[in-house]
Amino acid sequence: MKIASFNINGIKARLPRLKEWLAETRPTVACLQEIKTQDDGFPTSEFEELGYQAIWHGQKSFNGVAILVDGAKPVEMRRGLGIDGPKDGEGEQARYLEADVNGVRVVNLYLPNGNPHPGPKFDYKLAWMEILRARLQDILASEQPAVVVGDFNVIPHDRDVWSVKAMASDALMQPASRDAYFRILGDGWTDALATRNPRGGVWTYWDYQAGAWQRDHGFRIDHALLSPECADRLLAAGVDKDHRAREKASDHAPVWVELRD
DNA sequence: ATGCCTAAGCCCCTTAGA
Repeated sequence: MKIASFNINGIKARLPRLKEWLAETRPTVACLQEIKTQDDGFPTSEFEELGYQAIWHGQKSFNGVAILVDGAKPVEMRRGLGIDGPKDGEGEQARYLEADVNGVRVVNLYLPNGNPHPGPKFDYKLAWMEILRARLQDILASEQPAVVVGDFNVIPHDRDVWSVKAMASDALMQPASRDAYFRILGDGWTDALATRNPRGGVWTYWDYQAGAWQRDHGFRIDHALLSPECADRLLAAGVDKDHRAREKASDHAPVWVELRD
């Protein structure tokens, strides 16, 4: 089975590109981030026409995650991590959705960006990562095959960014962000893209600004983590880079892993 | 030191993203 993750940056603005990507690459599971719509704005029928059934967790204007499965309904296992946003009284942001698909637990997340650093948004990011870690530990303890995908908003190593200097003060690569990421990996998760590309130089995001795509000024923040049971089944992992080059593209490219059945 | 672009809301300017 093929499990893909795509930060689409707005499901309404991206719908033609998104349908094109589903039709061309046919992932078994497609995890979407930043759908940027309320629950009732989700285009269910557009995906059903392509053979996909979905669950989603929306929110007005920002954030929002969805899980699409080819030919089956995802069995929802958890929605949200129970952590409030950084503003007083705003409640929980739509960043976390978890489902079972063909015996595999699939976690789809959109981790807080954390800029500017330092500040309350950065504190929120770190707090979110600690709660996430606890949840993922419970999943590991269950010893069921599991995959955690999404926009982690963490650049793990210097080899995962086009310019360390340009990004040095960014929340995405602060030591505290990286430490939190590696604490999660240390619990037993395998970073599939890193394993397959040990020398780095693989990007999943290119800014819209300053000609970043044309200059290949990108970095790797979208990840796929595998439980030990899934790491043994890894056949391939990659980035659908060509989809970043298209008209009205997202600023992220899709990432995917292929697991032996 | 800052803007560079894009999406969405309520809508021609602001907030947020990374």
